[in-house]
Amino acid sequence: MSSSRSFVNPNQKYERVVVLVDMDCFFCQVEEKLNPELKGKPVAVVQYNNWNVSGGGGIIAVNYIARDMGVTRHMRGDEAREKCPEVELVKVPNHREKPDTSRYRDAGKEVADVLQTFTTLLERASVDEAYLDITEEVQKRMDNITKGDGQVDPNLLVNTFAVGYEHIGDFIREILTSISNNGEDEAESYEDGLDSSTIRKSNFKLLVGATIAGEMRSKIKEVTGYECSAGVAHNKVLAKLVCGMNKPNKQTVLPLKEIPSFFKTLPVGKIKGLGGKFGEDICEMLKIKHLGDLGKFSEEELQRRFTERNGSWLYQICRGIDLECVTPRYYSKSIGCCKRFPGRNAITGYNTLKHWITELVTEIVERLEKDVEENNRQPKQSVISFTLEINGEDVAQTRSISITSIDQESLEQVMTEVLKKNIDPFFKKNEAAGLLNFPIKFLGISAGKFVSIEKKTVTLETMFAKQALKASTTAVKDVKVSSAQENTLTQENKKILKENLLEKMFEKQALKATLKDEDISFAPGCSSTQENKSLVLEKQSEDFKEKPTEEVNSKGKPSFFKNFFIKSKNDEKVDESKTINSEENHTTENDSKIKEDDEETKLKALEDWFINDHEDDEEPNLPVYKNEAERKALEKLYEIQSTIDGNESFDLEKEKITLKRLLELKATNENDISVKSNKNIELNDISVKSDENSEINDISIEIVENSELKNKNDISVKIEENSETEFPLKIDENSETTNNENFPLKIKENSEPKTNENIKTLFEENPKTQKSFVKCDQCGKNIVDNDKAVQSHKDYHTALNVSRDQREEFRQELKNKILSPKQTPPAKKAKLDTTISSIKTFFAKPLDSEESSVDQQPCDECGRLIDVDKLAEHADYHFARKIQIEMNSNDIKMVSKNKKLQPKGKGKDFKSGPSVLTFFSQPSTSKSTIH
DNA sequence: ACGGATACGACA
DNA sequence: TTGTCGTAT
Ligand SMILES: Nc1ccn([C@H]2C[C@H](O)[C@@H](COP(=O)(O)OP(=O)(O)OP(=O)(O)O)O2)c(=O)n1
Ligand SMILES: [Mg+2]
Ligand SMILES: [Mg+2]
Repeated sequence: MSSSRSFVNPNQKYERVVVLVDMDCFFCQVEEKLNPELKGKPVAVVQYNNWNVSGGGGIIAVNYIARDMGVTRHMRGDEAREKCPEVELVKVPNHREKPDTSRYRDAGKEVADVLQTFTTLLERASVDEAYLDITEEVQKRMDNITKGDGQVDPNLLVNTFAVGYEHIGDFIREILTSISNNGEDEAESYEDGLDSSTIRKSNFKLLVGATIAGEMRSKIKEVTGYECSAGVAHNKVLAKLVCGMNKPNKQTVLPLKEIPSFFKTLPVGKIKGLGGKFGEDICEMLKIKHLGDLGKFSEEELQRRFTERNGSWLYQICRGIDLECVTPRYYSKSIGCCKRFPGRNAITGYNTLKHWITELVTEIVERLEKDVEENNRQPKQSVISFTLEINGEDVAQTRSISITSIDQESLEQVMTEVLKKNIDPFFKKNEAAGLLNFPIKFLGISAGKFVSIEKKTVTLETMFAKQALKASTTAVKDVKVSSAQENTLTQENKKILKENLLEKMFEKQALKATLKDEDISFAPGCSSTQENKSLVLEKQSEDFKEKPTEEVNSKGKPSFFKNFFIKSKNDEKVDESKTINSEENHTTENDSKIKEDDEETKLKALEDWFINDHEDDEEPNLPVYKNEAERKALEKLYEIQSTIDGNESFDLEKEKITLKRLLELKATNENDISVKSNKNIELNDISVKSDENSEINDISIEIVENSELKNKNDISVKIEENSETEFPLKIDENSETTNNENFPLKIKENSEPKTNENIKTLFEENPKTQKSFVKCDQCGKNIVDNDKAVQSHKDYHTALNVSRDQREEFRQELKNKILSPKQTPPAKKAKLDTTISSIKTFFAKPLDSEESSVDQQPCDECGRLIDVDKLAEHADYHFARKIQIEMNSNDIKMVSKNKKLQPKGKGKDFKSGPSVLTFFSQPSTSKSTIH
């Protein structure tokens, strides 16, 4: 997942409602909850709380009472005591000689669980904050309000503030006034085409959004006991910005039309992303201080002065526009731990090193084990970080390595070996064994690139998946034949296809539930043939017949998928299926719905297909699928089923969330899907039904070819939604229908605080994913915003960076460096330029637009189908990879790159990091050099 | 040079 | 699909 961020369409710039919820002095609250005696007292949380010894211990959280007395983050324990003698210094629990922050992670998860109750379109941004896109819920409520059965409850707005207004009441009043005026007076046209109608709409959305934020916060308080603040705006950056304006236990909305005046005095550094060096550079270079000042510059100029990407971003941000999506993410992408060994604490002996490796690995294994249990996933990559002191200078390195097992022993070994391999010489020469040549001042290990756990039954799934997919393609063909010459499936046919396909698939899955894991003879990942698998399957069927185990669905608890699809009534057709499904028959009896004859026929055809093993039928011109793709896609469905069916008690709401998380997790595994297909295969709008026949909204699993891609080899599985309604306050200037009476907003008087039940649907989805393009920062080309396409393009640039010439060159450079460690910072730069230009010539080749050319050819290296006109580019990718791997594996010494960061006296974090070893030092602004 | 631990995304 | 850097909590 290269370009992980995605963006909404610009026409959505004021359409979304985004909430940022941030816990108030979070760690303090956690500690106060744990030890209620602390409540009401000034509290600060410290790490390494040795204040009695050396005055040490850094403060990382301060509650609001202590803040009032001047205690701040980054102070030491004793400094805090000076400011506030009564301050309670609570220390982060120490485990294994290092602080352990898991209690805060757990607490953060509690909060996220509450928030996820409102929408799964939630992005956890840190341990104590999350973004939520509540556009749909807002829309829904506004629709209800329009219909007359919804109201805005002012009780939910008691702690709400609106930027630019003294009281939230003023804001509400103004909304009402503007409505009654019906836009006649104000021909106010703002620069961005901000007309009064847009503003009214925006205000309304934000106001409704604020009530939802109020519900969220009170629910959090109710469930967890923690207090938090929230920001409500049209995008993430603004929501975050505004959240911090009123704390604690408050929320703030940012009305659209307040933005310009607000930005006029807003320091640039307040914007997320501009709080560091970049923000300083901006102010320095442009001689500005406030965000609004950026508005004077053209986009082109900003791009020229900074980068294309950043320039555009700044151009938009200073106008209050931020199109970045709230990307659903509940899980963290990596889990890691680390420790510094500053000063004379540096590790100098091998035994000490082993000790700390053990400590760190113990911790990460512990956390990973918990993670695998909770989240059903496993990391496939580990990153080892370490900092050496070389010639008095700190030198940091990281190495990544793929891992297959995550036990203590192997991770310790991995870590040890990585260190040994990358530190040369590792031991001091001519010294007693066990003394390290370079003191180690920092150690870290983290795990990432998670994949969901492979189940033993995966091979069965594979078979089902294949059959199902094949069935789908067959059906596609059949349907098409019967429905004239249409190029695409009719909705009707699609529906038929989906229902039957999935139904049959899940029927067969019932078999799986009867199988013991041990019965499955072929190991996961082993490449047994389809024939083998079929054999195994049949064998199991027999076994099952003889000893019908009662464990299958025996608990009588409702199974989420039991009534998922309407069952067909003609199971009798199928011998094997019948056997297989006999146990499940009871689930069919209470099903009422009957299929139409027409569908019935088609269903039979489908079933027939399933009954017979079509593994070897070759349909010369039929869509050809590629194993992994379908397996993964349908495994997703399977996993949903097995997870849900395995649950003790059935809670629909919980299941929905589980489902969503599964989809999120699975989605992270889908990066490598490659499918070749001639036709559009769409499985849309699979509707999921609960036992109570209540519809779960908006879950759809879509397997669709992206017809816009040249590479017709992308399968995407995404969650999509159906949004329909349009803004109820649509005030047509030409129309007279809008008057105060019709106005949908009613202020409810004297109402009880709303409870969460008032939120009807807790299961909203994100707006339809828009197709979009991303512009390559390096060459400016527009790339389809698709992981594969983008990555492929990036790979091209990677290749550019690593030519043979360059490898030779820096090998030479390397030797020089090794021989004379302290050298030539300025000379480096000159050298670099020539390097780059040599690369350019080396790779001189035309870069066409990515459009056109349908022909593809399998890559010799990886077998992937590549557009012929992209083969060269693709080959470069492999080339680069090889070089990179070679460089990594060989004991090539790195070039030491001088640090160049200055404290800047910014009051922010300003530790000057260690200098870093890099393969090639690059000028910081070299992007434009490569073209 | 006890101002730490942790996580994420951009870039080359 | 690696490693460094910046930024953030
Ligand atoms: N440099 C930092 C910043 C924060 N945190 C931890 C402690 C905080 O409690 C928690 C959340 O960070 P916030 O920035 O949200 O700060 P608080 O929640 O403590 O206070 P606020 O009420 O201002 O959000 O993350 C940390 O360990 N190190
Ligand atoms: Mg906070
Ligand atoms: Mg925070």
